Amino acid sequence: MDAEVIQGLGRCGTCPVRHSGLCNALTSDELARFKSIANLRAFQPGERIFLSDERSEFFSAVFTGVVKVTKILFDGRQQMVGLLMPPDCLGRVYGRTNPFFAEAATQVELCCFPRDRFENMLEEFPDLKQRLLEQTLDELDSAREWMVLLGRKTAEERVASLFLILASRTTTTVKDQSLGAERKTLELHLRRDEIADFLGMTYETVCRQITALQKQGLITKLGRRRFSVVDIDALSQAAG
Amino acid sequence: MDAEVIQGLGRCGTCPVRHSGLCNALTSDELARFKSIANLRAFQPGERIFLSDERSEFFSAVFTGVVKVTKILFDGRQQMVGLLMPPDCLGRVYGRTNPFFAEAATQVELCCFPRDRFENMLEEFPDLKQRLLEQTLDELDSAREWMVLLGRKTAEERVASLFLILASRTTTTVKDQSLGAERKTLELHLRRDEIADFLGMTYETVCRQITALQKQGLITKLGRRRFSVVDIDALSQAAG
DNA sequence: CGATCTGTTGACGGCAGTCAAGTCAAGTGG
DNA sequence: CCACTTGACTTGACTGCCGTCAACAGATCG
Repeated sequence: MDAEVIQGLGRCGTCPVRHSGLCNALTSDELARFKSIANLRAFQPGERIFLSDERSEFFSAVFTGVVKVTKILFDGRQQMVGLLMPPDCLGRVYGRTNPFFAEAATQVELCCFPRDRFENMLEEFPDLKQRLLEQTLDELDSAREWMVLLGRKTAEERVASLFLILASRTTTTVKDQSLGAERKTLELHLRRDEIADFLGMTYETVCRQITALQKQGLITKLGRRRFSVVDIDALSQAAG
Repeated sequence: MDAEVIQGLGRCGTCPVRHSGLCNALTSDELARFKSIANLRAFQPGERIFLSDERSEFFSAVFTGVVKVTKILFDGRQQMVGLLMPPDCLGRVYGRTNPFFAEAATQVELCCFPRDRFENMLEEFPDLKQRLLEQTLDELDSAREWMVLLGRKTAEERVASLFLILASRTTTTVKDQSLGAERKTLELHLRRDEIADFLGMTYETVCRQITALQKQGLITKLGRRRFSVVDIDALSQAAG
């Protein structure tokens, strides 16, 4: 057996894509073949992954880190349309290009597949295509939820919604020494202006609303981008 | 041959779903089988198609008319997340339910397939599943474009964008008698408050911005919901 | 012809955007 | 080790866009 493949399978062992993402649709034999066409690429924070309207040669899955997908209007206004974390997928199959721009928000590792070979695999493994369809449907649902936020929610509700979403995706529960109670801590990963792009507002307003949520005692600040959720029910209420 | 099927195939002959939608992926033999599990259902304007979080027994394609998909917040605020016209599809495969509400905006005819039998067909005809995947990807892209509109565009840009989208989807070009030039006429289908739900604003603001676009000479009003686009480049500019 | 639904326009106020100053933390170089 | 710079974040003052409330105008229909 080839050393590279062994190493590849080794990394798959701890990969979130393997266990809850696309690769979960594959048997270990299939995975071995799948892995043979993949390679891992690393990106620094702020580094471009693909440009708007660029025909990307790769389809990829997020292995580690956070990826922003945004659209920039002619005058510089910017709106984030996707925030990808492991085990989400990035890239468009079947040859269309999109007017969106992908960028590493943190240090990122992507598991990349050449586009045409990935598409062949899709034909060969129906379960894989099935899985991709299901993930796309889920993404469409979240995009629609996000449309509700952008179209109808107030600034405070938007920020509360963000904390709620991140709390459900990325928290680690830790003992609170003073109370002996467990609290969910979460990491924003993004700067204030990136959050603003995500929520469709300005970074000053993001600041003010984070402060407001603290004053109401729903969250507490542990670091610039680190918070703990004090009252998740009240937060959910505040999110609408 | 069964009379119902004959009639069914007859109607497929003029169906947009057949020619540019899902059914385009099928051969005529396959279509005959597909058609045998379908039935046409009619809805009046304002009639509910499915409720939020309801597990719908049908997957369907829009044959005629316009369908709104909306989410309603606890306090009555409402946001449209999809506006479906022939040959778009409606409904969620693979058993998830969604917190969205579908309603006929005009008189609507839906070509309905029992959900489980439709899912079986998807397995049987890979081209059909392929087609569904591609349509879903396109829908995700439009949802993202919509997020940009909701998050970052001004009231005037939103209304201009709406006219632009409808101009590209549903116009009929007619001779302008006075100028001898051709103009695109379009039909809004929706009431002002429905447009407002679509654009994430109030219906009063929609009115004002429509008036503003008329005063700028970009569009002219032919009827309550009927307009013609005078200057499509300027409109495109105004849309951002 | 009145009732009702839909669309238009005006006056006013508030939420969030803009502009600006200031704080804080983490480098960097002397 | 300290002055200085830089980038990220916070807070304040003011403004303006758009939402709210309200009156009115047209259209449609029994």
